[in-house]
Amino acid sequence: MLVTSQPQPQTMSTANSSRWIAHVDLDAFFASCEQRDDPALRGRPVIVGALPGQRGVVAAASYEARAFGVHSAMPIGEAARRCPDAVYLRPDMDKYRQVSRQVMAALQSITPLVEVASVDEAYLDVSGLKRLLGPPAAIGERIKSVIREATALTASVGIGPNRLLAKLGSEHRKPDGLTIIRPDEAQGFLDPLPVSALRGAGPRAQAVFRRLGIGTIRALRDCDPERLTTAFGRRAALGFLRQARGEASAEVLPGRPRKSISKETTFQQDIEDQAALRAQLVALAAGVARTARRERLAGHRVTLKVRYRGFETHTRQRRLTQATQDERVLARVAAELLADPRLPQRPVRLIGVGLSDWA
DNA sequence: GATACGAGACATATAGTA
DNA sequence: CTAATACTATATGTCTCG
Ligand SMILES: [Mg+2]
Ligand SMILES: [Mg+2]
Repeated sequence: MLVTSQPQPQTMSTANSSRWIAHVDLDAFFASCEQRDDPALRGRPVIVGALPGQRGVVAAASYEARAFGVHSAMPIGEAARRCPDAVYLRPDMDKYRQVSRQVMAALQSITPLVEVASVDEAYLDVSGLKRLLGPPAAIGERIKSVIREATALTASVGIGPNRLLAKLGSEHRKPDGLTIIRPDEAQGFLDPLPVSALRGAGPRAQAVFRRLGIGTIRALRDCDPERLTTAFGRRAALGFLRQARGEASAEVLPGRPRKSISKETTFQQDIEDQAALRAQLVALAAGVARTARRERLAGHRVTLKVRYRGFETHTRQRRLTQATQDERVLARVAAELLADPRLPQRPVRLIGVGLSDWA
């Protein structure tokens, strides 16, 4: 069964008429942070992620590394084959979070209507800035310049009548790009794009589109809704068709609270020993609890995740009457979940602990 | 007594970000 | 054929309860 998430209907022609939404995305974020802080890395391929010989993937590749075909989520072994002379670095998440806060603070100086979408991405409702800053292009340049002044990093910016078009705009020209999509240009911009550009069109959905012979957004628009519904289900099908017409939410929601905290680790070699696994759970539980306490969150739901040799993955969760942020409780509950006799008794590749359902 | 149905819990699938 | 992260979010199928 194919499951995809779809944005809720929020047509530009109805509730949110004539808005301007900006999407901001830092270029090769982790790799750019490292090149900024070490001049010796500038102009060289930089790959942030696992180190060659380890288990893991590329988190971020500099544009010099991308020239070798290296990209995010590529197994590190393949990256090492394609680009043996790159500089390989482990991620420094504390650094990236700090830079991220500087970026978001800079954006706040332009408008309070900033929605943080990831560590290096944000949506801004810039509808009201016309009088202050001028046309969308001037607003986009302003966004890029405050980020550059605050962090010495480049960003790509898309501005359009809703979130979808803003996001596709920021993807369109990068690095250091700026793309404005006016409402009357939207359909012409969308039509030649591959359906893989749409939100919710991941590997599984793309395979279905391929089977249906639908390659471009134009072809999707011309497709019989019945046929699409059969393939994707009603909700996903209508969602794709809406996007194909350029319809999407134009809402920007500042300060969205997080819904879960989790920590997981993949072992360099699979672990069979149950005591060793419980020791890992203790460390992961401590990490989750630390984040929970820092953010003053206590959760009712504990989730255990286990991935076995061969990549088979299982989760187990339990709801606690009393919400917790205590690593001892987390570790104990996770260990009890791991003891579920219905779980495979096989070498474990990955184990993780999560906390959600805030008090 | 059997059945329908909504709510909630749980397990899994899929996606998107670096 | 081998390799395949960490983290977060959402959709949906299945089960149980009342
Ligand atoms: Mg980015
Ligand atoms: Mg991004």
